[in-house]
Parts: sequence; structure tokens; C-alpha cells
Amino acid sequence: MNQTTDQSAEMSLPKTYRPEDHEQRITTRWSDADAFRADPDAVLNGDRQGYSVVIPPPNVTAALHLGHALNNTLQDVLIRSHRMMGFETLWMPGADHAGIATQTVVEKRLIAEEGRKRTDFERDEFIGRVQEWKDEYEETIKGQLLEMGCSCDWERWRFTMDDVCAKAVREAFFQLFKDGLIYRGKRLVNWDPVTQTALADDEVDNIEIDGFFYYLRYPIVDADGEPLRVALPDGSTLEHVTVATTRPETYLGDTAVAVNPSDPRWPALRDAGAHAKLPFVNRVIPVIADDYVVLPAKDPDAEGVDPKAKYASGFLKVTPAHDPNDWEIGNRHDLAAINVMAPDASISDEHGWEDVGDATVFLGLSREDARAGVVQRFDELGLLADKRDYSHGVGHSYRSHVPIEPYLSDQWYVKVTDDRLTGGAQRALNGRQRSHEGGWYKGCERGDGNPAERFDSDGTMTFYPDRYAKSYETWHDNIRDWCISRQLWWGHRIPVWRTYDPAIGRVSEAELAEGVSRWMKLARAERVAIQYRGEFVPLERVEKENLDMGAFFVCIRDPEGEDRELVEMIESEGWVRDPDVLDTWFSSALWPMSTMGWPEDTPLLDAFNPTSVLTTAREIITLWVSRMVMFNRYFKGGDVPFDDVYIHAMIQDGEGRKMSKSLGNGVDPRDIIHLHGADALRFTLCQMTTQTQDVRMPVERDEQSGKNTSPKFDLGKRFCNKLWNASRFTMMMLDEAETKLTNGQAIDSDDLSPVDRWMLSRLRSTIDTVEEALRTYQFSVYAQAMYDLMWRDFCDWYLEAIKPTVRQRPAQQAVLRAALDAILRLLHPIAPFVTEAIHEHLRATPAGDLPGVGLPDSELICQAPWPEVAGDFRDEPIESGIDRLRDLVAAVREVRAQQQVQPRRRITLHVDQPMLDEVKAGDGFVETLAGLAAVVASDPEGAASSFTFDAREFRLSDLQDESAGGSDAERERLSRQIEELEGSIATLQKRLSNPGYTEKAPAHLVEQTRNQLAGLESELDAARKSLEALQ
RNA sequence: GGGCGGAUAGCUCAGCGGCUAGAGCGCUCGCCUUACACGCGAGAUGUCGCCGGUUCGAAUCCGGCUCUGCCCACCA
Repeated sequence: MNQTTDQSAEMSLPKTYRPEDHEQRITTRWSDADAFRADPDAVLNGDRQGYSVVIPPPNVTAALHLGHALNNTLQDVLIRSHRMMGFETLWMPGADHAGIATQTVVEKRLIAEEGRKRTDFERDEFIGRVQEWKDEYEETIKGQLLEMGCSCDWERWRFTMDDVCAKAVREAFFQLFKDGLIYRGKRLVNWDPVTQTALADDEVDNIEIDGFFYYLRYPIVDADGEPLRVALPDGSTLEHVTVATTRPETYLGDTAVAVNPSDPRWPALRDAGAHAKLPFVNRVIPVIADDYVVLPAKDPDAEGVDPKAKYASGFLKVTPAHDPNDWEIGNRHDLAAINVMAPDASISDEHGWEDVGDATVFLGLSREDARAGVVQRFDELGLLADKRDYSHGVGHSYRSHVPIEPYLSDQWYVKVTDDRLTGGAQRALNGRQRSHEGGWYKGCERGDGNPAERFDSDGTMTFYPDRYAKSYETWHDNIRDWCISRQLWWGHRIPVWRTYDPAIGRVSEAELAEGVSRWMKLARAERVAIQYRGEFVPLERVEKENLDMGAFFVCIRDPEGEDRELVEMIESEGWVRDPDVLDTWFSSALWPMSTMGWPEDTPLLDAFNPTSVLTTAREIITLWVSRMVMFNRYFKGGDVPFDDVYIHAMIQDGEGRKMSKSLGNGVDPRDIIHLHGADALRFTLCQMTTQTQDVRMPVERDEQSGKNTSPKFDLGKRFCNKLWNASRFTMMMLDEAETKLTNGQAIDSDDLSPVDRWMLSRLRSTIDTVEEALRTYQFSVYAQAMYDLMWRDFCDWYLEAIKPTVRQRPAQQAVLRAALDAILRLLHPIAPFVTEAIHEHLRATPAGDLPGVGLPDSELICQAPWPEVAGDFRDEPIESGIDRLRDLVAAVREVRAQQQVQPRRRITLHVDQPMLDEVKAGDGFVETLAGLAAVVASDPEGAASSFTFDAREFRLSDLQDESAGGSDAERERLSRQIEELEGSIATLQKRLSNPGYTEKAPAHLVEQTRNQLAGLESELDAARKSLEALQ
């Protein structure tokens, strides 16, 4: 290994690209130049088209992981490329307060480090502690984005809870409230009895629990509660219904027993007017029929029996207040919902349960104790029919890890089922993806009698890849109203006041009425909205009529801003603010608007909303994408928040598992940056990002640092290094030239050699490929095209080919420099640092003036224009001509390798006259790349090796100093070649001997096959002769 | 249960009706060849998951299986 760095004057650049020498310095240069600042006026004046992206705000719970790195890299690629293409670009950065997730991590830390629970703090004090955590992680995240090279408009950084975003949240809430799209509802929520919080569905972990199935007998009675015996069709008599349950304690809240209508026992029960009487409670409840009930299996032990049918008794206890399905059944049959639990999940008669009867023994028990108690009491009365082992999934709080309780509770809802919201979101899809002909809604196509509105579209929003439009649509088809209240402290507090707060107690009606008339004078109609028993009441009515103040919900438009005085007044009158905060997605849903200053009418909004594209992961289509579309359209007169939605692949580990902390298979982007460089990270991620839904990244431990990494990143690292060295070489050539190019020197296109034209043609083709890939979000295609252009075309062929001539040819120097410059620009969006570092040096070298090539100088490459190469540089004849010569070179190299010819040895190629003409037309290309001393149209005099090319036999001489053997190797090579040729010939012959092919296939293909076969046959012939000659 | 992917070289992936099925890594051989050994040249490696069908022709289109993953819903 040659470790000594060559420090000669010509080669002042180190031999390897060292990211750590450049990344920080370049970040500072960008920042000093204010290079990523978006100017809305440039768009509004019509100077430039706008191109904008909002970052999906990362949660401030933790540092960014590899998924973020991927997502943000792709966004930066889009932003940087469009910036270079002349768009006025805005990349809006920021972070999300992530309500429950952040509060949870902070609570955990406080318990671990200080032994204090949340409730040991005052609300403000606790929020202060969360704020500290947020500040810390927000800085970390910003730092990571900077390290990755993200070209965000940093000064516009937003946080979902900062003043600007908070104002938008309050305004949005007020408008929705006023428009009747926010309502108070009683619903079953996932209740965490420990933290006493409602959880979102995705905050519930399903854990398999070994429990029991209990079979409880309820005596059958008539409607008046008198015992009843029901004669069944099979001749038996029924005195009890036996319900099967895993949760006996909830029987206290039962309001019906349900049976499947096709159950043979149902008609008898119905006709007898059967009811059931709950032991102890003595509540008489109806027996009803509902399809939801599973019929018991005839043979419970048979294979493949539905586990429910296996355990079912045919009777289902219905507890609407404590089970989501029972809640649905209750709605269908208009049953009462009796809540028998306190918020801590203990049995209680203070939350809606009145007919306790003899069940007072259970009051105050925890749900676990109540279960044991109920089972014991039933057993004592002979009403426990059976108890069987049963393993089933139970939802657990991801915060406190206790089983969640389906709990009837008052919550705030956004009525997303309203057509103004979900309909708007559906119609936002462009027509093509909305109807997806022949695909998604079989039997529901236009014109077949089904409502065509099904497919109505008034938008142009487009998903990439296509298939995600379907996920988006089906989700909206099944959407339910969105519960937005969370019993947390960290978040946007709900701007609603009411007169009753359990902690404070009631204020007298008289006092209230007096107060109301006072604050009413201060309140202006457009600043306050009042809901009264689900309706809206105008302020005048409140004053005139004697309404029950306790049923008022008063929403104040801007309690933290303009309406502060009003808030002070009504609070002094005894009104109390709702203690809950909003679901974190409520503020995220406003992100594309709030970050740009909505509800103010700002230039930023005018210029950049709708944004150009949202880049995100598919798991978030429902939680976030949909809600942004609903809100943006609703609040901004139908504007979609983004034109395109690009859903990127998910990164899994080598075994196809999700990367996670608990599995220890996560890769930290910071480690990759330190180990390989930011550009290596970015290039590799782009290169991996195909259109599939998952991509795998084998994870390995780096031996030196002990950090997780992946061999995949070597690709990016090597790529950067290769580019660095190709650039070093280019600049050395320009510097050492004998006839130097002068800056601005006009180049006559007649002075370009074939290989120069070839290089420009390859460049032009690659620009097309790259632009198309960007348009369709095919990042892997982009990265691969750049790899091929830089490594294969530029380094392997172009640089090698021009080595002998470039010093004497200014025109060639101009092409060389232009090619490198264009490669750097095309690559800059993927690899910003290394290209910027090289650009700093390349700028100092003279550039020629090549007609049709536009590479205007710019101090920073990040602000340089996208390369322009005129379309007529695309030259098919040149490309195929050079391709042919490359094949010839490969053929010669194969012989050289087989004959073990010293790399530096110049040998002689003997060809026929037509081939000689072709080679000459290549202007030294073949000679240079194949290591030839001469190409001649004459037979060799001494020892020679032959090979076939284009169905002809050519020879190579002067391979060896002394005519050493080597014929063994050559025989081997020829034999292998003959074998391959025979195989190929057989394939083609078979094809041609098929009459179907020659008759039906397109003529040009048949013709092509015939020519191919003829070619291969003469090649085979030549190879056989050569082999014979050796023997 | 509903929806959506994947199965092609030892590994990670391209190719999605017609080239003798490709790339990178890994492997073998030879090279410190006037930038790069994080490199250069050459080479080996495939019943394109299985079974049918359509077609002159299928890795590619259709149907059915088998594995495998993701999202959503549900879990008396």
C-alpha cells in the first residue's frame, strides 16, 4: 500500500476523498451564502416557478433514524435538482411535538431519574420539563439534517407548538367548531386506567394473554322479571341462558343477551317473550337477535373450527359501555349503555350506573378483584356453568402496559365523515387514479347504474407509485369520525370552556347568568361559538332565553392571542377550560398551511401552497396525508396541500425485519456519516430506492467502532472516491496540457474526435434519463444512471481513451472539462458535498466555449444552473460505432488476459482492410484501450494468437518476448467459445425452424435472427479453424 | 378477515412479451498499466418459487398454488 500522499504542485488534492475535510466547511459556505432561502416574491412576480416541499416533521422524541435519512435525502434530491433547474424552491423544515409519545418518554425519564410522577408536578412545571426535552432533541434533529446536507430554508424552521402553528390550530378548531364539524360525543375509547388517558388505536399493543372463558348462567324471566321456562324444539326446557365471556365483571353493565337469528332456539325464546335477569343486579334485560353472534360449532373439537365457534354458547352478553362490538349492537337495538366503572377501572356507581341492586358488594373493587368476585358469587349460586382455558389477544396501553379498558367517555370529534372533509379528500385524487379503469371497483364502474359520483374528481393530486391511491381511497371509504381529544398535558389545549369542572365544583346558575351577560358584551359574534346540546346558539339567544348554562360549550377563537381579555373575564366568572389537549395529528394536519403563516394571508402561502410534492412512508397515508388534504381543501377554498404524493420504500434489515431499537438492528445515520460520509449515505439510499414497497439492508457491526452499519454503504463511499479521483485526474490533465485551453476559447465542433462526440452523446442521453427519473420519482434509476455515466462511460472509457491526446488538444480539454462539470451538476442533488468540494477546484480551471453546451459559472454548485446539452449532441451512429470498437477492445483484452500478456506490453493487431478503416476512424481509441503498438491489415510473420470478431478471424502478435507456450490457455478459451457458440446457434436454429415464428413474428425480427445465426455460424467456423491450427 | 408487495447469480437488487437474462457486492485469475488497490483487466456462477394456460415466442401476460413481508380492521 502506498500511503505517501503525492504532494507535488500539480496534485495538491489528496488521493482519497475524505468527507470530514469538507462537510462542515461546505455547510458553513452554504449557510453564509444564504443559498437555501426561498423568496416568495420571485414566484409572485412571475420571475420563477415555485417548487416547494414541507418536511414531514419528525417527532422530537428521539434522534432521526435511517428511515428519516432516506425520506429527507429524497426530499433534498428533489429540492436541489429543482433549485438548479431554475425553480424558486422552498423546503420548509420543522419538528412535531408528538403529544403522547413525547410526554411518555419524558414521564419515563422523570420516574427513572427523579422518582417523580407526572402528577407530582404542577401542569405548567411539567410542561416546562417536556419543553426542555423538546429543545434538546430539536437541536439534535436540526444538527442531523444539516449533517446530511439537507438544503432546508433554515430560518423558517417551525415547531407544531410554536406561536405560529398554535395560532393556526386555534383558528382551525374554531372554524370547524363553528361550522358544526367538531362535536362532543360519547364513544368508547381505548382507556388507559393507570394514566387515565384515551389512547389512539395505534397506541394500543395487542398482547396474547392466557386467560379463561367463563360460562355464566342468567335465569330466564318474563318482561316483569317472573321466572320463565322456555320449551325448545328439541323437547328440552331452558331455564337459563348461558353466556360465554372472558370478562365476567362487565356483566354488571349488560343490557341485553343476543342470539343469532338462525339459532334454532331463537324462535322459541322470541315467542315466549324471554328476558334474562342479571343475578345480584336484578336488572331484567331483553334477549335479542343479532347476526353478529357466532353459532356454536356442532363439533367443537373438529379441525379448523373457528375458535369463536368452538367456545361459543350461542348467547352473547351485550355490554355496550364496555365493549366496542357491544356498543355497535347496542346502537342497532337501541340499548342503554351502562357504565359500571370509574376512570381507574374500579367498579363504581358514580359514572352512570344507577340500578345497583344487590351488587353493592362489588363496588370499589378493582376490575381484577371484581372478576374474581363475580365468578365466585356465580359459583356459589350454581350459576357458573363452566370455566375453560383460553388464550386471546388483549389490547395493552403502550404507555403503562396494563390492559386497556373500552371506556365510555366524552370526547371531542371531528366529523370527518362529512362530505366537506372526506368527500373533498376523495375528490382531490386525479381522475385517472380515481377510477383506475378495469381495476379497483369492479362492478362499480361508470355507466353501469352505480352512482358516477363514486369517481368524481375535481383535483389533480397524484400518488407515486400508483397503487397507493387505492390505499388512500379504500381508507376513506371506511372512515369514521376522528376523536381529537387527548387526556394529556403536552399539546395544544382545546379552546373550549364550560361551566362545570369536577375539581372546582359548580357555580350557581344565578352567578353564571350574571357573568354571562357581562362577558357577552365583550364577546363579538365572530370570536365566540357556542354549542348547546349539539346545536349552535347565537349570542342573542343566549341572552334572551333561559338556557341551561351547564350544557354550554363555548369555543373562543384565539384565547392565547386576540381574545385573551375575554378569557380572563369568563374564567373569573367561573368558566373552566377543557383540560384536554388535541391529538397531535390535528396540528400536523395543518402543517403545509401553518408553517407558511395561515390563517394570515402571507406571500409564502400564495407562492408555495399547494406544495409540489409530499414525500413520506405509506404507514402515514391515513394518519397524516388524508388529514392534510381534508384540512387544506377545507380551509383554503379547495386547494390541495400538494400536487404529488410520493410514497417511498421502507428499509428493513437483511432478514426482512423492521429496524427497531428493541431488535438492535437499527442503523444510526450519524454513524454512517462518520464512517462513510454523508454523500455515501445519500447515494446508497437513492440507489436502493426502487418502486417496491420494502428494501432490505443487511446490517453488520463495524468492528472498530462497534456501531451498526451495512456493507451497502461501501458502494456510495467508493463512488465518491472514484469521482474525486476522476476529477483530480481531469484537473491534472488540464493543468499539465502542452497546448492549453484558454478560458472562453471558442471550440470548433470539427475539432472534436469521435470519442469526444461519444462522451457528449452519452451525457445528453443521461440528462434525459435523469430528468425522466426525477419526474416519476425513480431515485434508483437516477443514481444508477449517474453511476454508469461517471464510472463506466467517463472513467473506464473516456478518460482512458483521451490520455494520449488530451494534452495536445484544447478542444478535447474543453469536452473533458465540460463533461466533468456536467457530471458534477447532475450528481449534486444526490451527493452535494463531494460535488461542491470538487467544484471549488474545477472553477479555477479554464473552460472552453462549446456551442450547444451551457454550463454557466457559479460560485457554489448548489446554485449553479442545471447543465444544458443541446439535443443534437445525441448521436446514435457515434454511439453504436464506439460500442463496436469497445467490443473489439474487449475481444483483444480477453486474449491478453488468457495469454497473460503483461499489461504494459504493446502488441500488434492484424485485421482486414474494412476493420482497419473502422479502427482508424476511431482515432486511436482501439489502440489506446487495447494496448496496441499497431493495427495492420497484414498477416503476422511470427507467432500469433487468433480470435474472432464480427464473424471474422483476426490475429494478435508480439504477445510474448520469447514465443512461450500459452497455447493451452488459448485452446481452453477457444473450446469454451465454441461451446457457447454452439449453444447460441442451437437456440436460434430452433427458433427459425418453427414455422409459427417465421410466419407470424414481425419480419424485421426474423431477418435479424437470420443475420445473427449467419454471423454466429461463421464465428464458430473461424473459432474451429483456430483451434485446429493449434493442434 | 380486507388491502398491498416480494420470490431472478452465494448476498442486495434491475429487467416486466422478442438481444446468448444484467448490475453492485462476494468469489477465481492476472495487474501498484502516466487519477483512483475505496483501483484496473479478465473470468466463473441462474430448471428467473411451483403447476397450468394464452402466444410463433413468457422471467415478463392470465389463472391456481406455496412460501414471505407490510398496512388496515378484528379478536365472546
